[in-house]
Amino acid sequence: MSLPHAILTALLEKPSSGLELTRRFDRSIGYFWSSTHQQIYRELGKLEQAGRIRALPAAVPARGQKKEYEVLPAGREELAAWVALPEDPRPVRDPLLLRMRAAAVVGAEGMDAELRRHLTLHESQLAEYREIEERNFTPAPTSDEDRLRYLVLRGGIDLETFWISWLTRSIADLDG
Amino acid sequence: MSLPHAILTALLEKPSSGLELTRRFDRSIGYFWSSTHQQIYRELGKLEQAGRIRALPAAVPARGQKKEYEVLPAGREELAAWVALPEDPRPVRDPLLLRMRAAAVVGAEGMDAELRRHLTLHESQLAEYREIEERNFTPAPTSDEDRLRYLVLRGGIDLETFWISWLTRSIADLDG
DNA sequence: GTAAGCATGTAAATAGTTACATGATTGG
DNA sequence: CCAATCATGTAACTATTTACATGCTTAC
Repeated sequence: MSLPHAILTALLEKPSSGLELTRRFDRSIGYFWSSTHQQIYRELGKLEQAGRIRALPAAVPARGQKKEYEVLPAGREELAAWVALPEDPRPVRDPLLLRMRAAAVVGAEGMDAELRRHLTLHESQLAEYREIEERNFTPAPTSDEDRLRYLVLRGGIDLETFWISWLTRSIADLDG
Repeated sequence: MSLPHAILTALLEKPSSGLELTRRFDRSIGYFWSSTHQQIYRELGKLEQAGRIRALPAAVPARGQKKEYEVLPAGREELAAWVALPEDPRPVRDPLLLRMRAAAVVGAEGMDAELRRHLTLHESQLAEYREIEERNFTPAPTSDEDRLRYLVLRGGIDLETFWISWLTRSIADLDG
C-alpha cells in the first residue's frame, strides 16, 4: 500500500495536477516507486474521497480541465503514521536473475548480448543520478530534510553501481 | 509474466508436486522470484491445461493427494524462447527508500530503529547466501550450468551487500 | 477549422495477496 | 479416535498494466 503514500509525499513537496504528478513520477519520486497516470488518477480520486487531499478551489471540475490537489491535515497525519510503521523488505523479484537461472537449464543463448544491453541501461541511469547529485547535493546538504533526500539518492546510486559491477563481472565470466 | 517460467525452471531442475515447489520457492528459486502456494497451484493448473507440463501418471487426481508434475517438450521450448527474449529491468519499487523520502517531509521519527531492523534482516539473508556458496560453489564451479547458477547467487550476495553498506552509512549519517 | 498535444479519465485483463476450505496421513 | 501436519485447492480482494475514450487549448 505504498502508492497513496508516494502521492501524498509528492503533493506535500508541491501541490500538483494528475499529469504533473505523472511527470514527477517519471523523474524523481518514481525512481523509487514507479507508477502510471491511470493508477495515479484513480488513487487521487480515492484520496480525495477519503478526505486526505482536496482539489484547489480555482480548479474547474470538468474533463480535460487541469485540476490541482493539495494535502489536507488528515493526509499529512496518515503519511506520518505510515512512515513510523515497520515494514519488511519486499522479497526480490528480478526477471534477469530468474532468466539466468533458467539459462542454466535450457542454455544461455543470447544472454551475453542481453547482459550488455542491461549494462548500458544501468550506466545511463547512474549518469542521471550523478547529475542530480551534482545539481542538488553539491556541496553536501546540511538540513535534516536534504540529508534524508540525499541518502535516498545515494540508495539509487549504490543500487545502480551494484548492477553495473555484477553485470560486468558476469559478462567477463561468461566470455572466459 | 515470469511466474510460469520460474515454475518451468524449477520443474526442469526436478519434477515436483505443488507443495514441494512451494518449499523450493521459499529457499532457492524464490530468492529471485518469490511466490505463494496459491499462485503456484493456480499456475500449475494453467500450465497443465496449456500442455506445457503434465502430472506424472502415478498421481491420483484427488484432493489431498500428492500430484507430481514434469515439464513437456513444449514447456521446455517455451522457456528457452523466454530466456532469449530481451526484457528491460523493472522500475524500482522500494517501500523503505520511499518512506525515507516521506520522512524528509513529515519527520524521521522512528527511522533509525527501522534502519537497524532492516540491517539485521539483510545481514541474516547474506549469511544464508554465504552458506549456500560454501556448500555448493566451493571450490569454484567449472560446468557452464553451475557457473550460471553461481552468478545468480553472486547477484543475491552483492545485492545484500549493497543494502548492508547503504543501511550502515545511513544509520551513521542520521546519528551524526 | 483542424491537427498536435495537453489533460483527465474508463474498461478490461493480468498479477499478486489474504483468508479460508477440504481431504489424506501419521503418531500418539 | 483425535490432533498435527501434509497436500491441494477456492474465493475475494487489491494492485498493476494495457488499451482505449474524451474533452480542452494552442498554433498553424
